[in-house]
Amino acid sequence: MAKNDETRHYGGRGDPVRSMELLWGTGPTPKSRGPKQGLTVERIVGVGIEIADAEGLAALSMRRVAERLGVGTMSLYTYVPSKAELVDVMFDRALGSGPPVEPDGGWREQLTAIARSTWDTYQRHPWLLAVMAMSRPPLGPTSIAIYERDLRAVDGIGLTELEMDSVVSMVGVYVQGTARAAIEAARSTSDTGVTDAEWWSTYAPLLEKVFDAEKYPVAARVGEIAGQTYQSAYDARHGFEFGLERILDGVAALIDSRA
Amino acid sequence: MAKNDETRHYGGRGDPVRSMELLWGTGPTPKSRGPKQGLTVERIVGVGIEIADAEGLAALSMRRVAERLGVGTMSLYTYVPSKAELVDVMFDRALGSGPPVEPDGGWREQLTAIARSTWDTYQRHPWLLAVMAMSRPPLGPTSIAIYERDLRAVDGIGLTELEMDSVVSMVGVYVQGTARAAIEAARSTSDTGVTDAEWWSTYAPLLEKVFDAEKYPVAARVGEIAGQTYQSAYDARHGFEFGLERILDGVAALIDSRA
DNA sequence: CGACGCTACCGTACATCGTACGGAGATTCT
DNA sequence: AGAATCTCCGTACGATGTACGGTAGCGTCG
Repeated sequence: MAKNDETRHYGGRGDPVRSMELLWGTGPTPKSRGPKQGLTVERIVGVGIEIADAEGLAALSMRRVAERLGVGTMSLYTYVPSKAELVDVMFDRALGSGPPVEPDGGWREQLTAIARSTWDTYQRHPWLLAVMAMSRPPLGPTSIAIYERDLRAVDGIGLTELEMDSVVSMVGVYVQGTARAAIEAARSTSDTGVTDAEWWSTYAPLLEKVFDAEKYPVAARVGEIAGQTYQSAYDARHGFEFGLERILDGVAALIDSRA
Repeated sequence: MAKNDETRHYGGRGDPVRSMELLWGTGPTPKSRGPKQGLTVERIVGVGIEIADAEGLAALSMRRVAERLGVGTMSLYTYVPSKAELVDVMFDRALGSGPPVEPDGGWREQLTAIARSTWDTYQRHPWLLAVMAMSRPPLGPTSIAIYERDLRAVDGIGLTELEMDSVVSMVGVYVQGTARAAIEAARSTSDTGVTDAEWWSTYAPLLEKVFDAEKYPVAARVGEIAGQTYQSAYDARHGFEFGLERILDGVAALIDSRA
């Protein structure tokens, strides 16, 4: 498989107390007995993020992190209980790596700015999307701050608390989905050395041989135009902006119905 | 890591001609010389789907497939060039495993039925979401048929071809996102043996210790209510139905603006 | 009808992973 | 000084996909 893989990961497996200490930096004061520690969790996390940014979560191995830090592999386990916790902390740190979003304008402007900012964060740290963080997110400082920021954008406009939560989640889910598509596309290109246009021009004639245009007339018509326009099967950035407008129109309809 | 992993996968890497032959079953007639083949690609794909359904894509290994078929591991490579192509074919077959969606009603009823059907398919084959199939999907018979079905739902209602494509993609992306959340939740529970409610009741008091309610008043207010309602951080099924309504409202607004 | 050559099958081997285990050495407290 | 306690880390295990090359079964041709 080699470059054909991407490791996924989900957290909340280890000791909850230890996990929260790692995330919030509230660990116990260092023991006085024994040798001093030569590393910090932050240094390890920083190196982990570097590797994951450059080569993906699949390329992040404890051996590689240790090597880059000039220590033995097993030394890392003095700082971090397992790779799972390391990735959890990396996740929270990377989420907060971008410039803050100014809370200017109405709810629509704010949600748009938030969506674009989140999209940018995913482009900078594509491996964030490989961390399963929807049902049991790492409850670190950044995640909490972002949750507050998002909710404020839709506060005081007539929605119930549950609706506010749902709207924020919906936008987040959609950004994740389109960002994932964009990242897949970039990754496919860099890993295979084949651009989307080249890929399409290889497969299009092969598809034509087996494709029954009488059976699938609409697909034939739309696929023709979409293929010419995007030079691939799907344009993620266009899909992002288009879909965001539709979704916010839908939110506007909800708000209007409440007024 | 053990159960802490999920392998991702993206296709279109191997020989395109061979890939399309596998997907469409248009391979060359079997050679007359030499021993007969004892297996078929379909049997291998079927076993692959069984394993992936039961234990996830990470548990799908060539060794396990071969073992279950009673052959040596390397024998599989007589039928399939690599694991990547096997997963591509599994993907197309599993996509078409559900009951067909009847094209009844208007565009909204049809898109709703399609979204629910797709959601169900993802629940039956959760590993489908771990196959990166957005930018360069396996161009198999099922994918093509589904594309036609989806486009027909929005055909003839005043949208351009590009808009039709975008609307279908948008709904697809959203279903994927919420289905992913639901699957993560189910997986977290079955892998850890801890329900969402138990997880939340473990983490909530730990979070309270570090959470600053003065700094994050809206998160405190909404999180309180959402936590009580969902007994977890996020309810995927509720999110799916809620978001689908908003998105379709947004599509309705687009259609109205064209009329 | 025997031998040739093609083919399916598959045993072995390699590099890679996370991490359990336990030893060695450093540091501080008694 | 000696005991206690900690950091650091070498080794080992059971996984993974698949390249390579050997073997045995089979159709075809001389």
